[in-house]
Amino acid sequence: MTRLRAGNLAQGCEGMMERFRVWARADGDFGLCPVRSVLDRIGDKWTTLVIIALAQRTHRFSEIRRAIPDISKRMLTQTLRDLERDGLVARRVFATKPPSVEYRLTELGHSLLEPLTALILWAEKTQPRIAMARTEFDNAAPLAV
Amino acid sequence: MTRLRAGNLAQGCEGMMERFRVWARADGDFGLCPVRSVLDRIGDKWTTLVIIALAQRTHRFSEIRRAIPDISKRMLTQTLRDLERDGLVARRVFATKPPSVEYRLTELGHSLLEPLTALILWAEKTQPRIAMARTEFDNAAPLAV
DNA sequence: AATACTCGGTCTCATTGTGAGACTAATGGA
DNA sequence: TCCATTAGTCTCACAATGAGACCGAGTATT
Repeated sequence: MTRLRAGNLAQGCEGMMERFRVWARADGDFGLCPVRSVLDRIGDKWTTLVIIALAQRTHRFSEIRRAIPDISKRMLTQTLRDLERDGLVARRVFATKPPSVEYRLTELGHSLLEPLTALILWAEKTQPRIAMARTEFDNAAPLAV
Repeated sequence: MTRLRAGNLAQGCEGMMERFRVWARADGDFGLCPVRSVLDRIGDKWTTLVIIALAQRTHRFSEIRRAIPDISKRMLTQTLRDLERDGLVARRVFATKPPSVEYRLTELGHSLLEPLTALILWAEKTQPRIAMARTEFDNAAPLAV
C-alpha cells in the first residue's frame, strides 16, 4: 500500500526516467497516454482544492463553497460531477426542504490523498524559492531573443 | 462527525490531516493559502506534460511541440515562460540563424519530479478503476435531486 | 538565381471556458 | 409579511485558449 513512500522515490527516482520514457512513446508523442486523462482531471483548477476540503470531512455543497470562497456555484457543481463520475467522490441526497446534499471522498478518492499530499508538501517547501524566482524574473531585463 | 477513517490512510499520511487543517484556516477558508499559487501552476493543463518532456532531457522549443502534438505554439510559449518565471525551467538562447533555444529543468524543477512521479504512478495504477467508474456513471440513470 | 524551408516566437481572430448573478420552491425565523 | 436558506440551473458577458498567418535571415533545393 505504501510502496510509493520514501524508499522507492527518495533515492533520486531511478526507474522514474524509464517510466517517463515509456509514457513518452518511441516517437516522443505521449499525447494519447491514458495517464493524461487522469492528470487532466487532477490538473483542474478546482479539483485539488475540493479534494482537500473533502479530505477533512464530509461537506455539504454550500460548505465547500464557503471553504473555497472564490469558486462559483457553476464550477463547483461541474467539479463535483466530474469527481463523482470518476468515482473519487460520492454524492448523497437527502430529500429535505430545502434540499441537502452531502459529498464525501470514496476509498478511491482517499487513495489520492497520499500522492497529493506529497505534491502539496513540495509546494509548501518550495513556495519561498518560487516566490523569489518570480520576483527576480519580473525585475530582470526583458527576454533576450 | 468525521466519517474519515484515518486509520486507512495512516502509513505515511499521519499529520497529513493536521496539515490540511492548517491549510484550511480556522474559518474553513483556504482560498488565500500560499500553496495555492503553486498548485495553480502545477495544475495547469500543459505544465505537467512539459515537465515530463523535460525530465527526459533538454529539449528545443520545437522538440517539445513534437512531443506534445496538441499544444499550440501560443500555449507552449506561455507555459515555458511561466515555468521559467517560477525557476523550474531554464532557457538558453543560441544566437544562430534560424534561432535555437534550449529548455531544461533546473534543480528546483527536478525536485518536483519525485512528488509528480508519485502522482503519475497513482494515475497509472487507478486509471482502470477510473475508466470503469466513468462508464458506470455514464450508463447510470440521470442524477437524482 | 530564385525559391522554399527552418527556427522561435508574436499577432489576430474565432471558438471555448468561466464567473456573476437571476431564478427556483418549500420551509423556518424575525 | 418578508426574507434567508438549500442545491442547483440558466443566461449573459468576459476571459482564456486554439488555429493559423506572419516574421527575418540563413541554409537547402531547384
